[in-house]
Amino acid sequence: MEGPVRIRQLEALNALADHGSMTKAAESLKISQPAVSRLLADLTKDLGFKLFHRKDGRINLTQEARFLLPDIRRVLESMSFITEAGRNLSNQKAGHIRVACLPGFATSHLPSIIAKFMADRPGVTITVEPDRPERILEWIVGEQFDCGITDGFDGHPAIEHETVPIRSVCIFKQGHPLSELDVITPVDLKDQPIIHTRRDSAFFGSIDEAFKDADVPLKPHIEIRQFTAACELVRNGAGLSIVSELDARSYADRGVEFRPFEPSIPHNLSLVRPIHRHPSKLTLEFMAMFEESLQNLRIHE
Amino acid sequence: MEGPVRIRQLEALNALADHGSMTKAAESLKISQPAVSRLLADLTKDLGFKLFHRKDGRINLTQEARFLLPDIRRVLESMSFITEAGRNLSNQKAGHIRVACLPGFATSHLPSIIAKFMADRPGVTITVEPDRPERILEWIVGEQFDCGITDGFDGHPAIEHETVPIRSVCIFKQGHPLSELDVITPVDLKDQPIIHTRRDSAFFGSIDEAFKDADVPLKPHIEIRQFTAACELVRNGAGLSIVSELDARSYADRGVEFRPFEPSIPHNLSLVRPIHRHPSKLTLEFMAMFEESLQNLRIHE
DNA sequence: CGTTTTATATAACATAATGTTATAAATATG
DNA sequence: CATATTTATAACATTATGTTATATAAAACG
Repeated sequence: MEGPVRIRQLEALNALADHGSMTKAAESLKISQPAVSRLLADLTKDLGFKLFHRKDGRINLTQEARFLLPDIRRVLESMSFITEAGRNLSNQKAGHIRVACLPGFATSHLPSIIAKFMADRPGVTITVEPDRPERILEWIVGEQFDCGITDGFDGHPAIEHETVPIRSVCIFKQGHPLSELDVITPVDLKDQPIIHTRRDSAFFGSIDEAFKDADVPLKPHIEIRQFTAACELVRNGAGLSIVSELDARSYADRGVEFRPFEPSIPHNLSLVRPIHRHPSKLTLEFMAMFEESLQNLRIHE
Repeated sequence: MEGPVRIRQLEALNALADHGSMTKAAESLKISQPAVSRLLADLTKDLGFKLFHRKDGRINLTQEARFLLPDIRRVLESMSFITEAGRNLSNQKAGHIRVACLPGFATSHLPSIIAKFMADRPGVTITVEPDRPERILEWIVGEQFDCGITDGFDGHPAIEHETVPIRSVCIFKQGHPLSELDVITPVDLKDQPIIHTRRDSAFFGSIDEAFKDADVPLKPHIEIRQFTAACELVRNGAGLSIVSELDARSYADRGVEFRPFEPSIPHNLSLVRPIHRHPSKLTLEFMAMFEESLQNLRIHE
């Protein structure tokens, strides 16, 4: 009695729902009426429940069939999207993508990636919009942007994400005694003034825990929002900080030094995009290039 | 060279992507290796571009194939969902649904629908959460609720909606001179104190426009948020109002009367649900029952 | 370097899916 | 009741999808 459901059966049901009779459904599919009749009979057997009732010569879909219809339509739509991909893909060499990102990226890491991306693709244009993490998510959910770069993302049903854990490092002014060490642990930072991110952030929570585990009191000094701001403060001698290696690198030749921090505290960077919208090939290429750029900063398990 | 893409071809490509070689892909599909080989050759012809390259004996998908892969996976997932529907549907007689709605509904229109809905379905439970429209949308986007009832909805990419235009009526205290009329127009309301919704709402905008078109000055009197509040004020003799017939009806035997208002101003009621989540059969049944309850208040084109 | 192993492609053929036409049965319609 | 319309069934052709056997090409090995 049971077999696998086939696409052609679904097309028949969809046409029946659209046109109200088998004869018209057959016309719309450009096949003969008996073909439709049998496809639907088969589908009924395969699914195990009636798909329609007759009343006064009219066909009414059952509740079960109606329940499946939205899914069926999605499948058929995706199939025709895939079928037409051949034509579409070749036409997507030019275009425009919109990227929302944390403010830090707009000035430090992203520009070089964008430059490289556009160099290979004449005719492509990019909009970059820096903003707060919450706003980035709103934009992605609202499909105002093709993709976004944020951190501390903890999942949203309308958002597809690829999260990359980045190593974190301890950053300090050039010539600081800590430069003697290869790896820095909480014990080494006893009584040092720490510049840190907001107390309610997950990242600060992890640092706090690391200090507690090492039984070293954490000496909070300055609270900032962005790692770049922390780097800037370190550069100006305001203290030292634990930041994402990503940000530390861009300050490496500007009067600061950094060393790996142990225990490993991941800075979770997320590449996000609207889950429901078809990403353009260009968007996926951009996201792939961005992710690639993080590979040598990534924490591998 | 071109033909329609078939499901089996997509399954083959998906298996290839998962397992990295044709031989293993064939194993995972439990068919022979030549079958996979030909399926992929056919797919390549149908799509019109290469699906993979070989390098050092390893298979790498092309960018184009990678681009299609998420869609392919969605299709295959939906297909297996549909295939398993037979089993699933019969198990969904009990369950729980969560409904977010405007405060007015929680007290007036909804209770009778819920009572009827649950009467036929022993074992079913419902949570109703009344709140502001913006909050309802947030909840739907976040998939906290199965469906929502709101008004003035103007579309959101993560929300599926069914909008029903409801007739609006002029409501006044029993015995008011207006009860002589069969239909009420702006001219009849000259110099009458009007209780109305917020000035920035679309509904107020339409009323304002109707008065302007009739060249009658609108005399704003009291501004409220909810139609039920307007009805309550009318009942207490505070003035008269133009409200959705839905709300007017529940006050019909409580010391007020109402007549159709012309020109017709639709009160757009929207039934919303998360677009990306699979609605349960129960949710769809509930939504269908709710929509059904609006049929005799609906404006037909 | 030749041999072996491994992965893939091609050929020949069987079976299932999907189309056709012809026709019977059921159902509206005048 | 007669007629037109719609759907189901039967018989059969074509295409899709599987099989086995075998050729080919590349990697691995001694």
